[in-house]
Formats: sequence, structure tokens, C-alpha cells
Amino acid sequence: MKSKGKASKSPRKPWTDPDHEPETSETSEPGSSEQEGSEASVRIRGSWRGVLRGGDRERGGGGAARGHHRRRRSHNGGKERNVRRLESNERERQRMHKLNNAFQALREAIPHVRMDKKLSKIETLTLAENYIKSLTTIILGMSSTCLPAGETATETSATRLLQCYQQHLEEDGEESLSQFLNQIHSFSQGSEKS
DNA sequence: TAGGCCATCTGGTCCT
DNA sequence: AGGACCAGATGGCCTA
Repeated sequence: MKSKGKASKSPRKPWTDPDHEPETSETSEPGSSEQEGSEASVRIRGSWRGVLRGGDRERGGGGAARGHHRRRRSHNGGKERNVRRLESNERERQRMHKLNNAFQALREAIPHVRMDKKLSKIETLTLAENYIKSLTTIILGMSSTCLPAGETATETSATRLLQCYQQHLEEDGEESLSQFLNQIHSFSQGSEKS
């Protein structure tokens, strides 16, 4: 889904096989396709890439950032490569959609003041971090009376809390979250009685 | 109009 | 070998 209620975003102009000279008059104008579905096959036309990207970008991407020197893969058949690239694009879109869904779930999970305005990704992550820290502080505050002697609601305790959760996660899977929260709940109730 | 944010494309690298 | 992951590049939309 597009954010900010904007109209359908024009997709990037597609890459095409440089070996296959396209019929240049057939270059479809971008902007008609929606992000869902695989419209990719429709977009196999027009040699945009050379113009848009100056042909060869001597850049590293992820690999260069990690200190590796990138090399081009040997190109097999142009048509086959084209198909692979389009399939890869589709998978990447799906991956990014999943990522965005996760961001949306996170947005809905954390309270924020300006509900009318959609949180950006960086805002979402920052708020989530603060929210987790706040909840941790509250939990540790509730349970501080039950902590071992001499131990207070410090980062050490927060680490213990995290370790406990991770242990449950490994042992019981995702179900463990509710169990863990139940334990904390009863834990805090016990601390209230004492 | 500039800047922020975003979706998408792309190709190299990592992982299974 | 092929898919997942990653990060740079690019262009569109929106807001101040």
C-alpha cells in the first residue's frame, strides 16, 4: 500500500538486456502499474538503464562496503537473464512488502501521540526502542523486591530479563511470549503481596 | 522549491 | 545453483 495516500507511484524504469536491442519506440511510459502482482513481464521493453544510470556504476553496494571487490557475473543467455532479473525484482518487492508489513505491525504496537500522522520508519524504530526500554524499566521496577539480594533494577537485571525471554523463546517457540508475560504478571503480583 | 520519505530497480555477496 | 539479503541509485509524492 502506498503511504501518505499518494497516487500510484510510478515504478522505476526497468532494466533490459543490453544485448538485445529493444524497439525504442515501444518504451512504455511508467506509471500505470500497481505494485501488487507481477506486472514485470509487461515492463520488458525499452533500454532505459544506460541513460538513467550512466551505464556502468562503479560502486560497491553491500559487498564493497564489506571490503570485497565486486565482479560481474558471467552473462548467460540474454533472454534467460532478463527473466531471472524480473523474477528477482518480484521477489525483492515481496520481501520489501513483508518488511513494510512488519513495520506497520510495529507502528500499531507502540503508542504514540500523533495518531493522525503515520510514523516514518526511523521514527517507528526509535519509538519502539524507547518503548521497550520503558516497559523493561517498569517491569524491573515491579519485580525489584523479588530480585536477589543486592541486585537492583539495573542493566544487569534487564539483561537477565532478556536472557530469560530468549531462553523461553528457544525452548517453547513464539508461544513463549505470552507465557513469559504471564510469569512476569504473576511475578509482579507476588512482589506486590510481599 | 528544497528536503524528507518512500518504492523500486539493480547487481554483488552471503547462505542453504 | 538459486534465493535471500544488502545497499546504492533513482525518481515520485508530499510538506514546510
